Amino acid sequence: MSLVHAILAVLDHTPMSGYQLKREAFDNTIGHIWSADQAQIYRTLDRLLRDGMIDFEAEKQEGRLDKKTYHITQKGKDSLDEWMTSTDPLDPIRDSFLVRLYHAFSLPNHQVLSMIEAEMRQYTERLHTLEVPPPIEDEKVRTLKSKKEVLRALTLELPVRLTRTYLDWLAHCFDVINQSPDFDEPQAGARERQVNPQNRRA
Amino acid sequence: MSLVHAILAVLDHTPMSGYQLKREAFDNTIGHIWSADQAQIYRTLDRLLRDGMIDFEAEKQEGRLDKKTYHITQKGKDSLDEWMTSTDPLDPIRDSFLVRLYHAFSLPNHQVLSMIEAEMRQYTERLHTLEVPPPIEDEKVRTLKSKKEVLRALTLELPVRLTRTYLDWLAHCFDVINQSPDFDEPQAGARERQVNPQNRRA
DNA sequence: TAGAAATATATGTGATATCATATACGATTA
DNA sequence: TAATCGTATATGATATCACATATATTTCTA
Repeated sequence: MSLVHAILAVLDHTPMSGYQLKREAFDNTIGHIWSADQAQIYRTLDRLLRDGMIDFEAEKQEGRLDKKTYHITQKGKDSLDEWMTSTDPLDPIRDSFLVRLYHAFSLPNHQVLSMIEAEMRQYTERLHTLEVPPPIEDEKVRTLKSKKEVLRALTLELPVRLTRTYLDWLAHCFDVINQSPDFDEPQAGARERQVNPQNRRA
Repeated sequence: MSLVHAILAVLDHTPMSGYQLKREAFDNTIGHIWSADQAQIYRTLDRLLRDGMIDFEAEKQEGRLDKKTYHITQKGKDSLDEWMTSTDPLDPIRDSFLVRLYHAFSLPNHQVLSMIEAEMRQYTERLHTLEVPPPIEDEKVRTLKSKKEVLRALTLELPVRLTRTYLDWLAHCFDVINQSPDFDEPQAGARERQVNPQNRRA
């Protein structure tokens, strides 16, 4: 499970609380790589604590609730190091939009096009949140201060590249379907489908 | 859950058994889009059956075990149609290799390079299994027989494009890291790390 | 002819992920 | 001043996924 290691990696760099992990790490950089919700983060912190991978100091703030600042232990560092040099099998492909498009022959043409447009909007939005790190050019490498900065820039560049590829492909799909004038004629395998007068549901 | 709809989509096209779903659908085309293991398929079939989305005829083969050929019901078609015209939020990004690379400043340069090479091998292998569908060019659109064929070719093209983007990016990472001669010098934030004489484990 | 592979379905268990909701309290704002 | 927002942690319930294993029979192969 990579959430364990994602959290260890963040804490190895900067000790912080569960709330900070959510707000500062998983809503930004690390979240562009491995997304996790709040409940998952707190439960994983509990587990890491039980396993001795992390420890914490509760900061008593007068009036306010305690803030637990977690830090990685030596055991946690060892475990992280071991994971770093291992190799995982590739993460499986699961894309619900593709499942839809795969079956979209059952829809009239204009509906397929608007499906694609909706997906383009979502991916365009995602592209904005990925806040485009500047591409690393040959001469820039020497100007970057540390290995860490170079690796993080490289890492955060992939989600951007993948999102662009997705958007290019969506545009390609749109064009192909759009320039097919006969697509709204009945096709073998497509169900007869009238425009529902009343939208019945189960 | 898209597995439900992936199965309904396949059965809407061709009635088949759980075993066939695994071998003919999820080990090939649909599996390039939404991967699922055998246990998941059978349990989802049970659920779809309970919910009245599918039905089956058991083929009594003398001697042999019964083969249950599942087919979609009207209720299943309605549910599938409803899902087809809905919009899901984007699937979350979770990439364990990126988590590793994000933290790879703690590793010596040559290890980062071999991590990248290992990942390249895995993605190159995946690219082969995706068995490259021919790209759809403008003139080809008219020669393809049906809307279904066009949409399936488009659908199966995306995983290929994404894999190529991944491979390009891996090559880029390799180059950037490789041409940085000072990368093996100690960096702020990286742990001191000697070449272990004995590989101790927890 | 013994054993392995292919066909075919099924369950047990644990790990993970998701979604909703609860608690607590200070600070801001309408 | 009531409501909402931001900080902070936590759990209950459910959904989903992953991995191992069990059963039964035929066909292929060494």
